[in-house]
Amino acid sequence: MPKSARSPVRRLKTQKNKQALIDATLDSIVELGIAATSVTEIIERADLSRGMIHLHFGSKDNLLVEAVKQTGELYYRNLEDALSVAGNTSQERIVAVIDCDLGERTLNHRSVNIWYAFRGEARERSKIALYTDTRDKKLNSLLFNEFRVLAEVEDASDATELAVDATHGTLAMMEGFWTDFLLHPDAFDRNHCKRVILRFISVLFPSSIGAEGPIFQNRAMR
Amino acid sequence: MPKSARSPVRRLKTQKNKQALIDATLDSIVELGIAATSVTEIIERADLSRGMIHLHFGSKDNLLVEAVKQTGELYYRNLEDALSVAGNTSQERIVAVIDCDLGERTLNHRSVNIWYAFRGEARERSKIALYTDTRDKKLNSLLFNEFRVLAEVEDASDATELAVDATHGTLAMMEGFWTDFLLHPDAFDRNHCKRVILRFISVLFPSSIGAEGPIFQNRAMR
DNA sequence: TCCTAAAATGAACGATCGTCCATTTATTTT
DNA sequence: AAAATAAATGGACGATCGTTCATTTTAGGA
Repeated sequence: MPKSARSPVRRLKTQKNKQALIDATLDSIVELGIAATSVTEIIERADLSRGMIHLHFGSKDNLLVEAVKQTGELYYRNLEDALSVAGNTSQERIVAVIDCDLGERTLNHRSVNIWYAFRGEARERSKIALYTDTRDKKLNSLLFNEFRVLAEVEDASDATELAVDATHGTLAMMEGFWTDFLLHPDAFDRNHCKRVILRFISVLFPSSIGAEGPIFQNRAMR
Repeated sequence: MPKSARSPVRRLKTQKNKQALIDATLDSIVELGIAATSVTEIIERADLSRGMIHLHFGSKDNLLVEAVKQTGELYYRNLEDALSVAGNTSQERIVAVIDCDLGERTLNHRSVNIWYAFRGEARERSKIALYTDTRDKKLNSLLFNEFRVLAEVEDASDATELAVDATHGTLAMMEGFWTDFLLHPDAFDRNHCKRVILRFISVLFPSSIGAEGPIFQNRAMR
């Protein structure tokens, strides 16, 4: 073999250490914020040596980028999981997205703190943008497409505008509820938040979505 | 005079320097974020000497607290101004709140960056909470009271729940649109955002609010 | 088992952090 | 005009920042 053959045990250990650094970074951000997340703080949490960050990531900055990336991927993975078990009607998929966004797996103390920490720090804004804008666009177009289907069922004067407004409003509300959770985690009520969103979209699409969730109305009944 | 009499010229100069430090701090936060807002950065922007922060605020931390406080007060002042020129019907006051929250005076590059910077930094969370929770509660109860009035007009099965949901949903949407502005300031469209919110509350209170704004319906018409 | 090379270590570096305080400057009072 | 006092200055302090690299440890192949 001319080049160094991969050695599975070594690769595994290295990968484990890299992940330990990322986890320690995110833990520190959750507890102390980005400003207080120093190299010393990270390596002590990971119980590794000082040089590891430079060795595996080149710099502390790159480590932060990797941490952002994983955070974005986690949201997206949760969403795909939720959609994979959801029904295939538009109303079911829309409600699945809302349930996922407000569910404990996606919206919790850890994730919301990480999310707002990166958003708040201007230096990190461009980094997080790289890994969240794509997701945002997908989420946006996903919701829009489903709302567009529902808009056809209603006798809206402008079905596209209805779908655009529903998408924009739903996303804004979900965003707003994340902020609620950040600022008042104890008073937060997932079911109430879901009810408010459903109330919004159910009046826009009365044929397809009710206050309790999707409606499977016989088309002939119209 | 037993104690030191106030000397107006001195007091004025001192006050001016204190404000210059606060402004420089906020400028730096907007441009560089909280983490990069160091004492050196602040005093260079304010063109003052290094010891001024300790002299006037005791510490850099206290200066940040003062900066947060002013930011919260600014929002509140804008809101009161908007309400003072608004009509006195519930629907007018509600729309005035929305217009103010999404208006240029309140929602702009500077304010949104400051807001999210403080929110994102865990260390600052408790400080900002001191000066924003009161405001949030006032905003919340203000909207709720007005929505509660409108809910009576509608023939809702549960007027209180309707008002709670409308309040919560409106606040969440406004929050979400602030995030939109933060992440995509160029693509942001104030009128579109207002339209989405109005669409939401107009279907909840069809007798009082239309897609274009307040409705002054003759009660006898019902 | 010894050798090679990848992985991990941690002491040390210069830079910068927030704070402090002796000194200088500016204003008001005597 | 001199004395008193408040305000402002900026050099210096120890602590901590992110990074570097010579050295040690560890795993895999010979």
